[in-house]
Amino acid sequence: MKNRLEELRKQRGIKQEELAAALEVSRQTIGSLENGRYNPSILLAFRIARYFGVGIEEIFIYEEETI
Amino acid sequence: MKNRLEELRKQRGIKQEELAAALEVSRQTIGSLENGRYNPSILLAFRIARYFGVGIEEIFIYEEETI
DNA sequence: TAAAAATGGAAAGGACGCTTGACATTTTGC
DNA sequence: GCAAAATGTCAAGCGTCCTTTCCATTTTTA
Repeated sequence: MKNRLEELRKQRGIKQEELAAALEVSRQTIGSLENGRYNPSILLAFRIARYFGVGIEEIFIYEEETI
Repeated sequence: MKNRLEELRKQRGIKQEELAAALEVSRQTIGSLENGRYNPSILLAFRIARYFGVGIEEIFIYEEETI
């Protein structure tokens, strides 16, 4: 699954560490999501979407991937 | 997190087992989600939303829960 | 009302999400 | 060009997601 996390974060002009603090997760979690090392839990996905004020589908792009 | 899985499934008039087969997960996974034993992964949430033809936010209701 | 179908749920195991801690690499600004 | 800041990434540990197997309970139907 792709995501637009880095793009949205840079639009806001904030650092990974600041986003991590706002979301109450670790900096490594943000970096791992931006670089596609793993997908977020649905709870974290909701918090990210709410933080940026958009829907989950606008950030996380699901494309028929292999389960 | 609450969800409307049981409601949507019964609207379609299908059994847990049939929904499970359509989504390629186990019947126990459907039951566990309907009864709130755990939340789906974001990949499964996407597949469920796509199956029912609605957005994730229309099925899974996030309400500022304790992380 | 008895049999069959559907659902509930527990337990153990494997994979994934997120943590902390540490260090390497890249980018920024003087 | 150097120091500081920002980002990349690994590893170990813990909890969650999902599986299979199994049995109990509820609902449906004949």
